[in-house]
Amino acid sequence: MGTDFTDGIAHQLRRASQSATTFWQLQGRDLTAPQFSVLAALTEYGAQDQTSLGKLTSIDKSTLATLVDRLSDRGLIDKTTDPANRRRRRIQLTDAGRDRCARAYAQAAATEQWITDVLGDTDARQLRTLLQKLGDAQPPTRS
Amino acid sequence: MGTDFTDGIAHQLRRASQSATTFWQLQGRDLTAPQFSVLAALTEYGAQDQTSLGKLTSIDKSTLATLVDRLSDRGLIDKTTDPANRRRRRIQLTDAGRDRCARAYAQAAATEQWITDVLGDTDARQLRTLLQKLGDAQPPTRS
DNA sequence: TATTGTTATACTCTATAACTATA
DNA sequence: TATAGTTATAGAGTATAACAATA
Repeated sequence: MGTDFTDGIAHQLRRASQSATTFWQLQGRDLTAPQFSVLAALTEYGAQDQTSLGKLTSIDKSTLATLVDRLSDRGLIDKTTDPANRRRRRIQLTDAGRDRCARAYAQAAATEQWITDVLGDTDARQLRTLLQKLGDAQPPTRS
Repeated sequence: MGTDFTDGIAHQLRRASQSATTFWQLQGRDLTAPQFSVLAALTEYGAQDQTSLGKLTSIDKSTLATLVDRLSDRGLIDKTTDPANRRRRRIQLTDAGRDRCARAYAQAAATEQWITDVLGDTDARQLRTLLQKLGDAQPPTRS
């Protein structure tokens, strides 16, 4: 008789993540959470090749390829071949992408605020620290 | 110059959740993470109507309807009408569902162990507490 | 041979809106 | 009127495997 799994970290992580995503979507559906994660990573870390971008966002290479295609079709990012290593694609924001991303930061801030309201400042800071530690650990065979 | 969003809770939550899900899938793809969450909730809390099940797992009603249909088609759960309130469906595990879920607990335990290995016992316990607090907060207009 | 990325394929999750049936 | 659940619809995320191009 237990709550072995439903009280566990994995389940609560999925659940909390789903709630945060739902909150995000309630404010606007122009960008999905993964799409904004990609744009924000480009904003905050500059242009990246897809492998690096995948690590920053925890999105696998084939998922990222289709996601990046969609953003490219919408004119929010550019893909150019890296001359130094022609296997690499340099992904960077267009002006339109930069604008769109800047506006979405308000949406992101509201989501962050909701979480902080729920937890309080101290616990929110603590949670952020722990998640960063966990987020940096790539699962065994992820490329 | 910042890492306003990529250092934030929402992004790290999505990222960590994705990593945990990837780890889960590496060990077997017979059940998805949301599917196991539903089966585990039924195991640990007993038969539920769909509204309650949705709250336990943070899955909205239409998503849950299709998910439950899939599990039902596979013979893992039963749906019966609650005689006391014929609007309600009582969702319960079949014997096959109980068996399948029991076997999947090993997969869940391995995932939990991976997280604990990454964080250490103290931080893992702390994270679990914080996530439960956040997971219990339903976003504004979720039914 | 190893790396980077794409494509084909398949399936699930996700959610809104409109709906049925109950209460 | 309100609640419980379904269905139609649409779209995105997810990942495996096979592949091309490059190193």
